[in-house]
Amino acid sequence: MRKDLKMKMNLQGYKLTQQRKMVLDAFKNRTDHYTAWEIYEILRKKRTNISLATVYRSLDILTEMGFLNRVDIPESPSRYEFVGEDGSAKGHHHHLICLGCGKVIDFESDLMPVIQKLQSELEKKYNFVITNHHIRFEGYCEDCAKKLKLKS
Amino acid sequence: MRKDLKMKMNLQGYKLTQQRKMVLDAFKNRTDHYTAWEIYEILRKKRTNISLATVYRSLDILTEMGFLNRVDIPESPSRYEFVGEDGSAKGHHHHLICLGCGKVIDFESDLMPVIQKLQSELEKKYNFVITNHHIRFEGYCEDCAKKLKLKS
DNA sequence: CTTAATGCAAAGGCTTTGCAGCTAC
DNA sequence: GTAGCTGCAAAGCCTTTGCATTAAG
Repeated sequence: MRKDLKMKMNLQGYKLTQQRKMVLDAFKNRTDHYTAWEIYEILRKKRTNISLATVYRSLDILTEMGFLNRVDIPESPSRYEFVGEDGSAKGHHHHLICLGCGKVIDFESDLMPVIQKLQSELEKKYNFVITNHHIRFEGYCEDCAKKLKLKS
Repeated sequence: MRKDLKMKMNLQGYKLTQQRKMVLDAFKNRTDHYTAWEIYEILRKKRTNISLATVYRSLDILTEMGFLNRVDIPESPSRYEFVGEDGSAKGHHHHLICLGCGKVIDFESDLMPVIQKLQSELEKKYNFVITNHHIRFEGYCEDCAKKLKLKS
């Protein structure tokens, strides 16, 4: 498994460094979505040495490798979620995002077949190479809604 | 119509200034999606005087008023699209986004009923106040795909 | 008149980069 | 050994903000 990981990275011309291992490991046994800064803090609390720049660089590469997935959040730093070392351990899902605090909640849906169909129609119609899609809901979580005095 | 606009803004405690009018007008008779900087340039070419800071502030307010809609683009400045002065002249649609150049293409879909249902389920399940959603496809337009030598 | 909006320049937040020294392979 | 990686600090990019001046209602 570790061997496997190394092999995959080497195949892409990347080295499996201590830092990259640490960043990827930080996601294991965690189910949430983390910013670069949060990963940096998690690792520092473990008394490991890593720079924020390296966290950014590692997140990039691990995302490119398909081990992580980046979630872009309006007016808030990007967050990353663990996908799996085999590229698809975590099932397909979508996101519910709090515009107040940046919290991300995963949810499942059965829209895949419709979306797939739509995707291939769009690729043809607009000559696009589509690499991914998302269905996303945005709003305010209970706490943030209270703070803003929004009626739920 | 102009009167109407002024009234709406005053009701929200906003003044209808020359600059805000100019920014909103820049979207009329245009169908594309523009960054703050692009709007700034469009207005400067017309020999009008406006600062970039004011463009940002105006885009914010006009979006809050519902006249514009902001489209967040990964690793690229936000773009704005015209909705209408009555708040909904432009029909509901979704976006196909080029990760190479930031280009945005609108498309229609008939997913609304499914999405509405999903939204109210999510609001209940997670105690969220959901304010909006999007269905979005990302990838590369013909030109950018060529540059990156992606096979379409 | 009085409150809010503008312009300018400066600062802010997140992210990337240049470069000398250091590791993985 | 040597290509690629790291840490550090500096820079970059988009966006926001403080403040004196100006304009809207």
